[in-house]
Amino acid sequence: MTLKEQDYAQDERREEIKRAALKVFARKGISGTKMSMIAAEAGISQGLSYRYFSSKEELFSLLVQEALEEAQTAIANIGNLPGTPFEQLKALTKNMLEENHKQYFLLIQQAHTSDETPVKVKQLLDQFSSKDTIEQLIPIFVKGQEMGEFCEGDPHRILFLYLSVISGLMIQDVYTDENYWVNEIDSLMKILSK
Amino acid sequence: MTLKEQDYAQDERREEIKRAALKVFARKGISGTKMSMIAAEAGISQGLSYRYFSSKEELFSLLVQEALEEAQTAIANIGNLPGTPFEQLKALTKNMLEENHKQYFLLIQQAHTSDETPVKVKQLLDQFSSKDTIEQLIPIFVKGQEMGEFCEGDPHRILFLYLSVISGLMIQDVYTDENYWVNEIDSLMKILSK
DNA sequence: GTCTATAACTGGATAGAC
DNA sequence: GTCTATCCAGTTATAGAC
Repeated sequence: MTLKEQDYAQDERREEIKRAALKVFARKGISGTKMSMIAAEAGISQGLSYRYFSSKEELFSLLVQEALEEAQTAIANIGNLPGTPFEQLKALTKNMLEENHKQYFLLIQQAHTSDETPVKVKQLLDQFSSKDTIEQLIPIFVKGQEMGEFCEGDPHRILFLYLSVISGLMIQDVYTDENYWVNEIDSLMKILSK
Repeated sequence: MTLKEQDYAQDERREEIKRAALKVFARKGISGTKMSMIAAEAGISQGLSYRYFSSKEELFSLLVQEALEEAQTAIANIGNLPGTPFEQLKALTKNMLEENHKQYFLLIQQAHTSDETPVKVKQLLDQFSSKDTIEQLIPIFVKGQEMGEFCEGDPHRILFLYLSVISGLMIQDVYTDENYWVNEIDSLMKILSK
């Protein structure tokens, strides 16, 4: 095996552990997740995880950071999507509820609500707070209001409610069928419409 | 102190511990809650809790049972409330979101989503499943549909979505202001309307 | 009745064998 | 590289002092 191939194999293992950890953390939160669960999910021994990550906390923090970046870009891109503001928000909703991103959003939720969350992560969360998320959506929502697609009222308040509803569903989504709520997007968006 | 008074004092202490435990369990779930936290919340030593409840599990189970009964009666009574079906569902929503019951609903949620939940409790949950809850609301919803107050569509599906939204909000409610969502009931009920 | 001390156990993290 | 054995800290539950 050449040096390059070795590095590749190491990286792959790291990603494997990260995938496993994301899956478990998203469902169980940081204290509900045991290193043995992550190891089992990744198909390795418990001790080996520590050759790739120095602690459970480090692993958790890294994943939250990636999740925040992922969520951030999804939201930043919304303005570039085709269609009316209504269609743009609908696309964002769908994106959030779909399997892949769901785990990231859940992880962020876990980080937000647990108090075992490391201080380092708390600081990250403050940086990318949901206030900023909403701030980015406001121009689109206001445009939709002017076009008569959305209901009247304080954009910040309405978007906060809407995003809370979505993440509330995601939390529970884990225990119902995959992507179940995606079929309910039209009903959910009635919160935003006239 | 007479015998009667002693019994009363004992009962009071039991209730004190139960109140404390409900508060902590609702926020942190069964494994996130340490007996020391409950004891601190109740203002007693950790060891003393075990003079009143034989285990953490027993305490948790008892509380879930009471929560289920509480939720059950709240729902069973809805038909007797004054007003149209719309007003009845609105009253139920408000009731669910208000502080007192919120803790009970949160506890049930914790019991539902955690897998450290004792088998005994899992069985209880199956008995009072949310399917039955919805079943009880269907007649009212159908009546509202006939009166033109609610949107068309499968009552079971719509009510399931609605209740999921409400409990999703409750889970997060703990971390925002008390009773914040109560002010948003009208927006939420747009999910049910035409 | 209530507290403090402690036994038994669980889980995070390290060390050493292969 | 990976696993098994082990250390140490924190938790449940009990026992014994006041």
